[in-house]
Amino acid sequence: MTVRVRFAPSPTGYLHIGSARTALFNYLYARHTGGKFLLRIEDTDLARSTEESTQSILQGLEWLGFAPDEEIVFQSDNADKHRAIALKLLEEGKAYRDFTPKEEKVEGSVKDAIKERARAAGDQKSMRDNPFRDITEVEAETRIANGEPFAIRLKVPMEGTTSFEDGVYGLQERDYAETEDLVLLRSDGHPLYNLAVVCDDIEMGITHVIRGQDHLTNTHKQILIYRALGVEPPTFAHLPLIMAPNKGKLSKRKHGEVVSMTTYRDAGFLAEAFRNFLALLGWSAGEEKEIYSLDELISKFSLEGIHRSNAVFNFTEGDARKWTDDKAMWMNAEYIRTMPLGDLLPHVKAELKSAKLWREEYEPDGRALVATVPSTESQAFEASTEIADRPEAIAIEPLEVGTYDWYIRTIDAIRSRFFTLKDFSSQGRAYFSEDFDFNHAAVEKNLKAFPELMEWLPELSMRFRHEFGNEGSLPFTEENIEGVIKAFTAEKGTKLGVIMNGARTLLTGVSVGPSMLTVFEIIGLQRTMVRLLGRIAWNQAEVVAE
RNA sequence: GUCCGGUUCGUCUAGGGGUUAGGACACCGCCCUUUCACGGCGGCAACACGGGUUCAAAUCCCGUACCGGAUACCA
Repeated sequence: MTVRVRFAPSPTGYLHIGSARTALFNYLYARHTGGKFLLRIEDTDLARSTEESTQSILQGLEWLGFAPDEEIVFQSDNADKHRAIALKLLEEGKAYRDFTPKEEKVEGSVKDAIKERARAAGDQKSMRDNPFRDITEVEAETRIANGEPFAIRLKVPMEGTTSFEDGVYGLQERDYAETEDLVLLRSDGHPLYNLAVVCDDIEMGITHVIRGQDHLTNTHKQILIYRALGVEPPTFAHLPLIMAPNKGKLSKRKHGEVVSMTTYRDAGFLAEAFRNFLALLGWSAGEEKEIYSLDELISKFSLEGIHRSNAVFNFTEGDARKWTDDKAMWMNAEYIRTMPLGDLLPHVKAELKSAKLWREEYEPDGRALVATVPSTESQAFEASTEIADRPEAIAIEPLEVGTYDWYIRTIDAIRSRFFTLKDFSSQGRAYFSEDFDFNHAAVEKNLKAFPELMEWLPELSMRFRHEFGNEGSLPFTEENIEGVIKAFTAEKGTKLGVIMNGARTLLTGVSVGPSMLTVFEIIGLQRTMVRLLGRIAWNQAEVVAE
């Protein structure tokens, strides 16, 4: 029997980080077993479901790369079938009509109201004492004739236990006494969650249900429905939950955008990096390794590797530097600086395009296209190493700014200190445009702290012109630049760092980046000379500093 | 309240009768670059508590505490 799993979000918000991980585990399990990964939108709560959040969820899944193997099922489309099944159970005496008037919606927290009601009932109350559980058909007919509304509840047997072997938590047992006669159909004829899920899972041929641990008790209820229907339940596996830093619930209301998948897409995260991070939240292959390609995750994934304890998604609210989990950020940076360059290029292109920094010269003759649209990972690697090898081979002569070769070398150089794709257009802006800002802290630390630089740096500009700017001069390459800079530094009797850091800030607007010699070279002689003169920059620095 | 589940460095985790309790992130230090948030090396830092079983318990059993989930005519 081939494995069929499903991810079944309810469209009442965007794709939550916990849901994303559930989707990931389902996806990995399907791929690992050669099964099918299906998607079902549980939009039976018309009041709360929105088209907007359905789209947001779909976008999140698309970004993560989890395309369903079959057509998407919308649960609300099956409401008639669910109703029919509830009626069938009623007919068979496995369900009954409950004429108890519907309770009014309570004010405030629903959760608290439920807790309060349960406490008030104490342990005296039996789950089987519904007065309508065993009324005669005649009485029921009379009430119906009187126009009394009724809900349909499952008639849970008086004695027994539901049990199942959970793929993660092991044997789970629950006495019938702990389970209420759950409502299948509302008095307005609307099918409820547990009924809808069971019916759809049966119809979709689901073999393994992998979902959050918060569904553990639902599973017992659902098994009761499977039994009433005479259908063998699928295998269940429940996942530990992802918690907020205070070990409480991670929610949009309390924590905002950090929990939404689209936030990470928009913040310049790579889907492969985020997937990798997510996979390690609650699962481990039992080895000392952090970076896993999707293929590796698929081949190593197993239910046995899933933990039973909840994991904290660690971030600091109000701290711009730690707005999301450190490890997620590190993982993204790690991918950006170590992944095959050819795989990174399309992402950088998209980022530069959206920042209006892209130039067609960066991708002539469809060269990058060939290298970056490989059909397998190994091909991607070959293609990208080929590209990555090029810069070194041609570094003997300075590259012409704005060319394909220059672009490749520049991206490869600057990616080493970047954390997100956004950095290519923000921190890296000075490489692609004359219109860039100066970081306040960098100006303070590297320029204003050394007033002499206001003289020295323009002087260095003239020195560069003298050394490299004439017919037959040495090429403006790292090795040659180093010689000139060192001599210049010695002349001024200052530390190399002062000159280097000052130049870095004047040239790039920031205080970090690749080796400064590399920066000089890829900024190029012309731009270096102009920027070192620094009129505009010093002026701007003043403005920014104030 | 009741039922279910959990508890190894700040966080993610490895280990599951004998380990100097390992790795990663974060943090700190040193080195490299007479420059930085790259890189290299190192440091800080954990078995919730109490009983038992055992020659030996972080590991097995029981209890306690704490945390989480569930307990809807929500999903």
